[in-house]
Amino acid sequence: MYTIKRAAELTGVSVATLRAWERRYGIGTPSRTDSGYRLYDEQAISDINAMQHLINQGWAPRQAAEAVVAKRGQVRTLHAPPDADLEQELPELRTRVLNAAKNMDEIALGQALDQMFSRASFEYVVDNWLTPVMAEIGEEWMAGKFEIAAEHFVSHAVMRRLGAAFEDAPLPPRGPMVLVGLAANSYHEIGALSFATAARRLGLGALYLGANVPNEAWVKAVAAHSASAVVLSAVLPEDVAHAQELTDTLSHQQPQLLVAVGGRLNKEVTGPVLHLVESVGQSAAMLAKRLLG
Amino acid sequence: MYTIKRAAELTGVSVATLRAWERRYGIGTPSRTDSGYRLYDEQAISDINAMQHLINQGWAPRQAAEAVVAKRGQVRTLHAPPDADLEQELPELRTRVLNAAKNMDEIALGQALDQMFSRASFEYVVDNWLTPVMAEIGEEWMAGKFEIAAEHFVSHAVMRRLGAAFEDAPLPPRGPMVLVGLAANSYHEIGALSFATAARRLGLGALYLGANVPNEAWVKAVAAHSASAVVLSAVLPEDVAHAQELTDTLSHQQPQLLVAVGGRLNKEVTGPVLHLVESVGQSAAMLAKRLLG
DNA sequence: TAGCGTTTGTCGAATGTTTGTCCTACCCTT
DNA sequence: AAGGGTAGGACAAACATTCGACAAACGCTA
Repeated sequence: MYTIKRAAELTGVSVATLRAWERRYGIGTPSRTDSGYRLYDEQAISDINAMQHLINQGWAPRQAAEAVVAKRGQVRTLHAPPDADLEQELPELRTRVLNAAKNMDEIALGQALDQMFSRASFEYVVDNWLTPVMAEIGEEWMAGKFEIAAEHFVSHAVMRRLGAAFEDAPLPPRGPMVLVGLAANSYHEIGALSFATAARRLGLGALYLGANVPNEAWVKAVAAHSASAVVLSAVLPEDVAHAQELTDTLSHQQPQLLVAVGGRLNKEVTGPVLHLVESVGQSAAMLAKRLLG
Repeated sequence: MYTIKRAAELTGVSVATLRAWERRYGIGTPSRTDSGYRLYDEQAISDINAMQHLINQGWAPRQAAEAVVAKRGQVRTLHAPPDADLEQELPELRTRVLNAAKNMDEIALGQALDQMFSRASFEYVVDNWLTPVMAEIGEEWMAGKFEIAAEHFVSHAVMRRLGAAFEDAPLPPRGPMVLVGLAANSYHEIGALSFATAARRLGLGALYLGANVPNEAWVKAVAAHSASAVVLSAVLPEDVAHAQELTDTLSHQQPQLLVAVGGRLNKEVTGPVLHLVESVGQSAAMLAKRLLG
C-alpha cells in the first residue's frame, strides 16, 4: 500500500494530476486511512499506468479513463498479462536487472524482483520476464559481455526468491505426488523450481528434489512416495543425455509412471515422455490435467 | 536475545526509531527483563527487518506495520515458550528432522526448521543444530541407511531456509566487501551460505556468489568489487584441491587480499590463508575482527 | 480566422497528520 | 561514577488533505 507520493514515483504521474484524475474520473480510487490519506494498492497503480499508457497513445484523458474503468471489472486469468501497460515496462525492468547484475548490486536486484513479483502472477512473471532475462544474461555471458560471477550472483538471488515463492505455495495434504528435479550431473535449477512452484499453486503435490539427483535415487524416491509423475528439465546440451538416461530407466522400471520433461532442449529427449512447453503456467496446467483429469 | 542497542545494530534501525515503532505500531514487541529492559528475539529482529524492507519498497510505515503484524499471526503457528530448555530439546528436534527427511515430509521438516530458527540466534542454530544434523544425514547416507534423494531433499529445504535468512540480514551500505562462495567444481553450499549470512549479521558487506565459480570469475569479481576478503569452503576431499588452486591464484594475483577457508577440511588448504573454525558465528567474528579491527 | 466554451494539468493557501529524532527525569548494572 | 536502559512528551520537517483558481490547449461554431 503506497502513499500518493510513492504512487507518483511509481507511475511517473504527478501528485496533483493523480488527485485530479481521481476527482474527475475516478481513476485510482485509492482506499483511505482513518485520517483520510490515500492508499494505493497494486490494482490502483496498474490502473494509473494503463491510463497513462492510453494517453501517450493519443487518447483523450476522459475516454482513456472510461476504457480503464470498463476494463477493470474483468477477471484476471492466471496466465494473461495483468494489463497492457506492464508489458511496456518489461524492457525497462529487464535492463534494470541486467545493470544490477553487472554491478552485482544486490539491493537494486532485490527491488526489481520485488516489484515484478508484486505486480503480476507468479506464472506471468516467470514466463514473460524471468525466463527471458535469464536467457539474455546467458547470451551476454556467452558473448563475453558478462562475468560468470555476475551470472552466479543473479542465479542465486533468483533462486532465493523462487525458494520463498515455493515455500509460500501450499502443499496439498492428499492427491497425486509429483517429483520435480534434475537428472544426475544437471544443475540448471531455475526452471525446475519455477515449475514445482507453479504446480503447487495449481494444487498438485509437488516435491522438489533439486539438482544432480542420481538415477537410483530417483527410482527409490518414486517408490517411496508412490509418485504419479516425475518432471525433469533439459536446458544445456549435456543435460539431454542425462535426462534421456533417467527417463529410460524410469519408464522401464515404472511403466505406469508419467515422465515429463521441460526446459529449452526438452524436445530432444525421446520416448514415452510428456513434452512440456515453454510457459511454466501452461506446463503445470498440462500436467494437472493429465493427473487430475 | 538481544538488547535494544544490539537489535539496532543488527537491523540498521536506530534505537529511537525502534522504540517509536514499538510504541506506535507494536512492531518488535520484545520481552522484558525483570528490570524492564527490552529483549529482542529472532522473531522480533525478523519483524523489524520485514518492516524496514516494506518501507524501502515505498510503503507507508503504518501500513507496513499492519502488514507485518498480519503476516506474523498467519505464518508462525508454532511457538514454544521462550524460556524452555532448548538444549534439552535438541536431540528430539534432530530426530524429528531425520524422520522428516527419511519420509521426505516437507511439512514436518519445515515446521522443525521454523521452530528451531525462531527460538535461537541464527548462529546458534547453525552451529549446534543444523551442522550436526547435516553431518548425521551424511553419515547415515554413507552407511546406506539413507536415500541420496532424501539428502537432496533436506539440503534444498535447508538452502531455501538459509536463503531467507540471508535475505533477512541487511547489506550494509559501506565498509569492506567480502565475497563468499565455492571454488570451481565444489558444490556444498550450506556452510558457505550460512557463513555469508552470519557475516552480514555482523555488519560485513558479504556477497554470496554460490557454487562452482571458476577461478577467473573470482579474480574478476574481486577486482570489480575491490573486495577485502574472499571466503571459500572445503567440505569434501575433492574440494581441497579446487580450493587450493583458487587460493593460490588469488594470493598470487592479489597479495593484499585476505583469503579465508572454512569447511570440515579447511585445514588441508595451505598457504597464506586464514583458517576458519567450525562455528560460523566465531568464524564470522574472526573475519570481522581482521577487517574492521 | 476569430470567438467561445470545455478540458486538463498545475498551482497556492489554509489546515491536518505522520514520523524520525530529541529531551527530560529517572532507573539498572558494573 | 559512567554507560546504557525506560517512559513519555515534544518538535520540526515532510507529507497529506480540500477547495478554488488559472492558463494553455483543444474543439466547435459563426
